[in-house]
Amino acid sequence: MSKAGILAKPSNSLTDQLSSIDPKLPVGAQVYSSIRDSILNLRLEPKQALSEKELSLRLGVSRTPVREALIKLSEDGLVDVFPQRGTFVAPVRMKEVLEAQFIREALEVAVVGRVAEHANEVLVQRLRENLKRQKLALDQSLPDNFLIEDEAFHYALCEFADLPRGWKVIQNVKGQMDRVRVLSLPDPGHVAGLYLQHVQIVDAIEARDAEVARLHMRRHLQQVFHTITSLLRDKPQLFD
Amino acid sequence: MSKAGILAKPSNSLTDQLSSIDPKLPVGAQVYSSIRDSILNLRLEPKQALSEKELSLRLGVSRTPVREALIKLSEDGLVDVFPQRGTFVAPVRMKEVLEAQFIREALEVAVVGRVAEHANEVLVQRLRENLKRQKLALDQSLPDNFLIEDEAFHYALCEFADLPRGWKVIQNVKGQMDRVRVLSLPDPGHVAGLYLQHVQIVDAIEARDAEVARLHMRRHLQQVFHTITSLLRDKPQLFD
DNA sequence: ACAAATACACTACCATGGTAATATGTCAAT
DNA sequence: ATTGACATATTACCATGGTAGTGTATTTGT
Repeated sequence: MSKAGILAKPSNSLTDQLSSIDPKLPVGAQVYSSIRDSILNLRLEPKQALSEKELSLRLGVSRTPVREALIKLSEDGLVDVFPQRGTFVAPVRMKEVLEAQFIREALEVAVVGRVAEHANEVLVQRLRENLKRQKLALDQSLPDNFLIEDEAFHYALCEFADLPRGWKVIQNVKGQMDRVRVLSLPDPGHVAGLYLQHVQIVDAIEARDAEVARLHMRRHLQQVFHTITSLLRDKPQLFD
Repeated sequence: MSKAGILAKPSNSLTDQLSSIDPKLPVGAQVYSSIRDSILNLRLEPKQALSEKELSLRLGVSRTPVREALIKLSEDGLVDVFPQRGTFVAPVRMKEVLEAQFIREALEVAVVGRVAEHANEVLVQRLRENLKRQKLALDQSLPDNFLIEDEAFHYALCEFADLPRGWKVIQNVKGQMDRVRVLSLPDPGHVAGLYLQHVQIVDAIEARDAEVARLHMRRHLQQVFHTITSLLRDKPQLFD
């Protein structure tokens, strides 16, 4: 590990890296979201141990919902669980990122095609407003906000296409790519490029040109190829 | 119900509708597979109650792995869980079947395109042998065997394309369509049609013609549209 | 007789205890 | 100094107990 800094924070502890739990709401789902969020934001680093007992203590819940959350995360490919040995944050695996990209591209290209074929005024209006918020986040250099609006953009397409399960699948595989994406956010040029691609997609939707919409969506989603190559160069320790 | 014979067995009981569990192997996964299989084969009928306690008694395991299995099945959309009220086998929902079809088509059309682009001799050989077994099952009127080989056919494509997660996604959404498919198996003409479409796909793969392969895969997967319309006419009670 | 209120049974959900398997640290033998 | 066996601690896994929320049946008031 190259991070052996002089004042390295005690990152083996999970304190303050997980949001707290409201016992009034369903606990299992909250635990899942909390851990997932921390993994995707890299607050929990790859290879870090995640024991049922430790997590249940930190979150103030029992081990059962923690266990259920870890099972779900292992199905997402975000943690590796070795029975009777331990559970660990999964490293970013190049192969799985590329596979996630393939799946997402196949699915979301089809989605945007359907959207373009059935587009109407209210959808286009909604997307334009979303684009405005993206531009705002871009101009204000608030990359986290941009990520939120980006998510909303892609969700809006699935919602209009009436494909809630499609969105679930996209979200699932997207988890494999999000850790890569957060590291590309500091680059304003890259983010600006994403924004312009969104605009192109909306233009094609408004023109009801499914073929062009698919083309731009494909190129948009293939941006991750550039991101991952530069990331593999700059932060190889995240990979296994 | 057409099977309301004079000596109708007490089908509200779960006995003999679930395979038994080997305590040596991981229990949770076995419970999941057992229940899922029974649902997809319609041995467990839509709307039937599936209580943790009852299932744990029948299967001879504790409630914990049963609960975990039911959670997974609810994510698959195969059971509906109402907190503090009960868990029930989900009815076949037209909307979800159509959505599953859309997702599967988008994904598997992309898969077969990649496969055709990189096809080699050993793959084609393997697919041809699979087709032989399909033909055999067809000639012997063993529709269950045909289903197994059909599954193997589609899996082989994902495996060659090196997309294990893609296969997992396909399998997941496929669960929504399988209950529709098993009811179409008694029709030998329909099954023969599926076989011929498989042959066309393999021919296109052998010719390394991705475009034609995609076309035939698309038409193949759209067969479910015909199945579902006739099913909605013949067995409306399966739907909600 | 009928409607509202109450008691009861049942559910999924969460908490906790017990167990076999694995990893690690200690110590003895060579 | 190195290797082997053994003791100990830790892990995920499964079993079971407790609880709040939800339908249903019964009872009660009119």
